Amino acid sequence: MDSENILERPFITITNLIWSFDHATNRVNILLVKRDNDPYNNYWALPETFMRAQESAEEAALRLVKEKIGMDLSGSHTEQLATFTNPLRTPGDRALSLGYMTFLPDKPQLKAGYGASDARWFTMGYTDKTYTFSDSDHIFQSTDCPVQRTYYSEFGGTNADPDKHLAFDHEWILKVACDRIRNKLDYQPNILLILGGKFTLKDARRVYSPFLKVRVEQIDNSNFKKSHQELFTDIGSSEVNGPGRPARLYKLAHLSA
Amino acid sequence: MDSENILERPFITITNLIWSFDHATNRVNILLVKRDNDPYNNYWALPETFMRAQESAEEAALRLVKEKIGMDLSGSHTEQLATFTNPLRTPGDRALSLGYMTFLPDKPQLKAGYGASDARWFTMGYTDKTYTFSDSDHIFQSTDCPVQRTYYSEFGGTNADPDKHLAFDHEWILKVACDRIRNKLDYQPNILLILGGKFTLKDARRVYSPFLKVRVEQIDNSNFKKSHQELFTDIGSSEVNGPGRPARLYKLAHLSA
DNA sequence: ACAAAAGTGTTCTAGTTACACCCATGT
DNA sequence: ACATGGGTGTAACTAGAACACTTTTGT
Repeated sequence: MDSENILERPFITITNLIWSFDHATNRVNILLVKRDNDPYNNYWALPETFMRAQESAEEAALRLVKEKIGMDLSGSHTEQLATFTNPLRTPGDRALSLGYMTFLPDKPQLKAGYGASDARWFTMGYTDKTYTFSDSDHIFQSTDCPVQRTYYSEFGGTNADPDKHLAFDHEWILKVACDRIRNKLDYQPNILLILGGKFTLKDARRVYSPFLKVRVEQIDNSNFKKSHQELFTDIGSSEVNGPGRPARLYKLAHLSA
Repeated sequence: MDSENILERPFITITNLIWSFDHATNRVNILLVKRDNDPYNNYWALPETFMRAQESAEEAALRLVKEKIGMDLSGSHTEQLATFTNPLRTPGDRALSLGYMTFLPDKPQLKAGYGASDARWFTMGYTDKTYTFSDSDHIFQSTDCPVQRTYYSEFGGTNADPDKHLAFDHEWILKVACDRIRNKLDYQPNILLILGGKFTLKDARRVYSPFLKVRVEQIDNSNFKKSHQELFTDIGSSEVNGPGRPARLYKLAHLSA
């Protein structure tokens, strides 16, 4: 097919958004790494890898998890987010990014992997227009720009301040990811996999909260149960660990691949 | 980033689903081409091209339209569908496919382009489990398999009958596309762009009909208007062309890129 | 006047929201 | 006993479905 016109093939990058839940703080977390190679050396970024010839993109995304946090997730849930192809997204060599998301059943300790001088969990929050991801030293945000073309035309590249902005177009990718998760909250809330195999309704509301940009108490438990019970299966009562009635435990009713 | 382990880079294919509407028959159409090179020589397929180094994937998708049907669509609406990476999807060399969709404002005559011995419009219909695409000689269908992994594990490859099946995993791609369009019907019905700049409510219902798998008359006009009027803008009355009251004309209220 | 095509309005129902109340546990 | 966290129930409201009716055109 007009193969004489094919120029060099672009690099294919797998970008994986790795989510977890901290049961101590009851907050949603995402994994960011500090790059130690160019481009965007010393910027914080979503974890990335290159795809190998004999693996599917999903496999590459899971291998990336293993490299970054030393966790074997052969059976874990990974789903495709979108593919990012804008020529402006990388300086120099063209690179396509295939975006994936992995929902970890717990929040493991981290060790920096290949190509990263640091790897940390960032806690999710929100503002009026953005989602925020912060640790003790930094706060990063999804872009507040709603339109793709506008975002890339105003894209700062490597001039941005590495203490305030992420590498590449990762602030756009974060926006796409959070919007996607939010849209699926009412019919396929795979994000709840970060709660592990079982969870209480309150846990679920704590996960929904930042995506809906409301406080947990603003999500009425009675109504939440009524409108989501078809998605959850009751698997008995939780063990007691404090004052108050023990909560019932649920699991996701049907995961579709 | 562990670059010593990168094997050969895969081929990147752009697969574009090109939709149009036939105002004579009031049916939705999709463009298929008959391949005249390997693999899948002589099979019908969705139009594909390779991406060039200096164009974005969207640009490649639009260039493909120009090559296939000689139509310049610089300003047309193209949106990303998904990326297909399963190693089983191509025999021999690995090829990723970036899926896009283009909604043509009319239904032009066709001429076969590079890499195709024929190019035709196929009329959309439906069965219980599938969407159908037929012309006078053939009827092809989206897969009836609901699960990606199952689909690829049962995937027949080049053993399938070229008069009954499409090339590659294009029956899976068709399913993903139709499901996507259906899901967006109630909040971002970009598929209506195939009606051109203006349309009547009945036109809109004729487009919705095959995706919802119901006959046009089963979509109540009153209720349809009530639940979709925020998506449409009234732009006056249509000219008269037969018995009956002239219909009002609408356009899409807000297209987001 | 009547048939055809399109638009409007009304009832009925089902799903949401707000909020009050009841239950189980630890101290 | 009572405070705390969690589950249940009900009334009000709102969005959707079914269907009858009115308007505008051509013959």
